[in-house]
Amino acid sequence: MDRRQRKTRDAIFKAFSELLEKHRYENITVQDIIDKADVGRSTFYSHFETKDTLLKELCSDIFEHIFKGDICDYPGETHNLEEKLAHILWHLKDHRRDIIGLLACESADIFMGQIESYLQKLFELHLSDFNKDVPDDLLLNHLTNSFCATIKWCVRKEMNISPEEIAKNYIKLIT
Amino acid sequence: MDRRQRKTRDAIFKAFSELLEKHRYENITVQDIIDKADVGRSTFYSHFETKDTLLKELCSDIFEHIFKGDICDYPGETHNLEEKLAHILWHLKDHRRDIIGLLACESADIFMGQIESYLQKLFELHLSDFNKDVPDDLLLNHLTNSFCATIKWCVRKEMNISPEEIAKNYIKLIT
DNA sequence: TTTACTATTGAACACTTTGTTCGTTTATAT
DNA sequence: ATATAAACGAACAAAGTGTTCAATAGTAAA
Repeated sequence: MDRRQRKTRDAIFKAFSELLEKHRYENITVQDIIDKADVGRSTFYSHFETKDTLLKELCSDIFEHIFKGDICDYPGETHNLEEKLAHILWHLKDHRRDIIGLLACESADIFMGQIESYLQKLFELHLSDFNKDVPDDLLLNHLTNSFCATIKWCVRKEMNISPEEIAKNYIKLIT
Repeated sequence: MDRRQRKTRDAIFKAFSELLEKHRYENITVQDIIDKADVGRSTFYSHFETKDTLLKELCSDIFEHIFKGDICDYPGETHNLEEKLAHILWHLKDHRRDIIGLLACESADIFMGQIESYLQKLFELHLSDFNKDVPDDLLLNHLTNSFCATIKWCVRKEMNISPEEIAKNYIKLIT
């Protein structure tokens, strides 16, 4: 990839990420982003179709990194659910800045929608760990959503609780 | 209230509600609403400051009706949590049409935000029913959010499960 | 260094939506 | 019948979106 392209792309991501620290997604305009990234208007649109595309790509970057390989693909691993969840929470902590901006607003839908679909795959592997007499999809929905809610809660708490402890608390809640 | 005002207000609510059946909130324009309601542009804005105001008032109408009096205000009642929740679900069923449109999109934030604040009050009264060794606010967050998630789930299921059964399942999930 | 290629630029543009203004018309209550 | 208040709608300014295009400048490879 051309160095110019890389630079532009990075500048846009960086600007977007910084804006998300202070402003709600829907209040950030494309103009804000290109001003901060210091790139031309047409350049922005040659990289991203719309502002939403940019948001989705940012989310994808985060989640593909977190959920790659070792969490979902090898169910026969030695890690139990709690360990896996703690691992996810550690990674999320790295992206704390972005996430705060992403959760504070309507973009939360896009963010949460993506992470939910990853989490569902994970929890499907562990459904049999739970012995609740309710429909499977309701249980799956409950586990996924509760973990998302726990993530939101600990973001609000400014993440000064260790991921291990959060994962432990979460397991207590759902069992 | 002047009959004309009432008529206009009702027409706008009705149009909005109908549009929500088919379209996501953010894709509905004020123009769509006034076209369908068949009222003048300035008339709309003399009734509602913005589209968001309209949404909030619609939500308030729904929730104030559901949560009035008997659910939250008299903790010393004979109804237990499960019965109260079933009662809420019955009322929500009446508003199924609106809710489908409200949950399918970003307006869910406003809708869910409002219902959460009502539910929190309710669950606070029942916190001691649960014996989980986690921070109180995490537990409260969990109970509230899980119930919201259950509502969403049963809206997706087109609500062809009885509120009593849903409430029962919910209680199973959280205990 | 030269050359061919490709990304960036920014001004200009058409378009959509929002929210306001104001003079006119019409319905309401009494 | 009349005073009052609501509805009307055209016109407006402002903000934002996404596109186009000719000019400019950076890059990779010979």
